[in-house]
Amino acid sequence: MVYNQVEDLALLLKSIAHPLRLKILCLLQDQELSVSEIRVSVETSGANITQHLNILRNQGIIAFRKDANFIYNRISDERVLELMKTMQQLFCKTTSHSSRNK
Amino acid sequence: MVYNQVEDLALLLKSIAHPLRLKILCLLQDQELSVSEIRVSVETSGANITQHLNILRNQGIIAFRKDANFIYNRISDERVLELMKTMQQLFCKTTSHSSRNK
DNA sequence: ACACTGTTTAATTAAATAATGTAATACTTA
DNA sequence: TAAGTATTACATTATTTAATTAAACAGTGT
Repeated sequence: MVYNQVEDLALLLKSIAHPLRLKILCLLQDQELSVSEIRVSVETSGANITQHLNILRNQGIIAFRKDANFIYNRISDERVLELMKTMQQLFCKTTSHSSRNK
Repeated sequence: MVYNQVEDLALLLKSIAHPLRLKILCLLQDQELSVSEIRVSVETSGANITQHLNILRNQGIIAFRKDANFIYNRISDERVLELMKTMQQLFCKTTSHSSRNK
């Protein structure tokens, strides 16, 4: 899949442009996490997490694997990983290196 | 202004995550354009253009200068310019270099 | 089978966003 | 000042998005 059209890129950005989903992507940048681990980190209900995860899944941004009754999520689109990195460099340059503030 | 919080970055992304506004930013990447020039390029009403330009202005993404009865707009946030460049590299790598398709 | 945890689905509601039309303002030139 | 162009403000409607709740489903261990 190639996002060569403006419309597609806008859709991708829209799916990222929500505080909760952005936090999820931050968390998943360097690790795989279960739904409940994510839920604890972003502090919301399970139903709400699923809703947002589905938005990211439907955009093809994250993928998951099942293990027992856990579902582990990861970022599956390398370009989004690159984009996250760039955005952190551009917009999160603080005094130290606080990239994990909830 | 520093976007070091996830919420602020989400707001910034949200203001970019619309086909029409993304087109506007593409057009303004390497040039300054009047409102009417933008309106012609993205093909919508003047009222609609103003609405979207205001969203970008309120986010501090674009600035403008008046000259006669024209208002010339430009991208005023260097980081957004960098972000646009990165996004084009990541998501707009097509056969040739079609970055101006409406 | 039962209880338990983790995850999803569906339905409802509230809130935010976008497009449109119309009127108003500002500036330019004659 | 009048006419014309450029831009903005306001109001309305339709659409989309987000949070919440309750219920359902799936896997695990006893």
